[in-house]
Amino acid sequence: MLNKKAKIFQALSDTNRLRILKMLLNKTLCVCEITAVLKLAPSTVSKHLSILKDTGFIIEEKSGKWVNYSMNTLTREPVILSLITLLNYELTHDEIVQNDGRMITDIDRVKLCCK
Amino acid sequence: MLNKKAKIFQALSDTNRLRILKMLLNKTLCVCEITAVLKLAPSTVSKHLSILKDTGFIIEEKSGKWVNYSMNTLTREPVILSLITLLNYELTHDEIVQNDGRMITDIDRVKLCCK
DNA sequence: TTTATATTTCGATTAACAACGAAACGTAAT
DNA sequence: ATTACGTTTCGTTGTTAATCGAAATATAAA
Repeated sequence: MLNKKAKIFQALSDTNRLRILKMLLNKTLCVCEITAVLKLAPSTVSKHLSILKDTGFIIEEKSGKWVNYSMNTLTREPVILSLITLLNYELTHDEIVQNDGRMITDIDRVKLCCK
Repeated sequence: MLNKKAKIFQALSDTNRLRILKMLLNKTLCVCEITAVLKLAPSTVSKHLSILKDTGFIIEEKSGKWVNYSMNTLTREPVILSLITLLNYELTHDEIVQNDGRMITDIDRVKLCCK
């Protein structure tokens, strides 16, 4: 269906969602970790994640209080797989993305999220 | 730049623009031919084409009264090339797209556009 | 030089979207 | 049970985008 393809590309048409995807390509993350990097409201990040989940780019796994998000690398949808591969290559040389990567490796979830 | 990548995906986030791209993958077309297939106002089609041109997917070539649009297959931007290849494959089995293809092969530009 | 035609630009309208805060939900700790 | 915390849902607001028709532009024909 043509509309589904359009929605897939629409999911990639936002810079914050591109940053989220590139972070998830390196590591599984929870909402509050992503919130800390993007400096957005938790509700906004949650909405971005639901869009990426509904289009098939990421999956969620509940673990107690937390919800872990990770790339849907086992998808059987060729479009999604192709686009994940494309993004992984095309976003590596971006300055903002590289900075996000540094921040995310430095973050300790327990220190950051457990107030 | 991250924003430029987002804009590229945004250009693909509209079903009418996806239909235009698939048509141009088969043949060079003018505005009025595309208008006839999509059944939109000429001004709307013109706007869609300018978005696809600005993001680097297509090129225009003026020829008298007409403006011919065609795929920018000679681009040096890897993202654009990858996405053109991806679209060419992913959209082939869509019903609407196949119907567009049939319409466009039947169309005679002179009969259609020269009133 | 008019006239006709293909296309673009402009302005207005309507719909979709990103962002936020407040409130609700679910789970774990006290 | 109550409290605390991570997350989601909901309602609102401001911005962007798709569409159209009317007017402007450019080129060819009469």
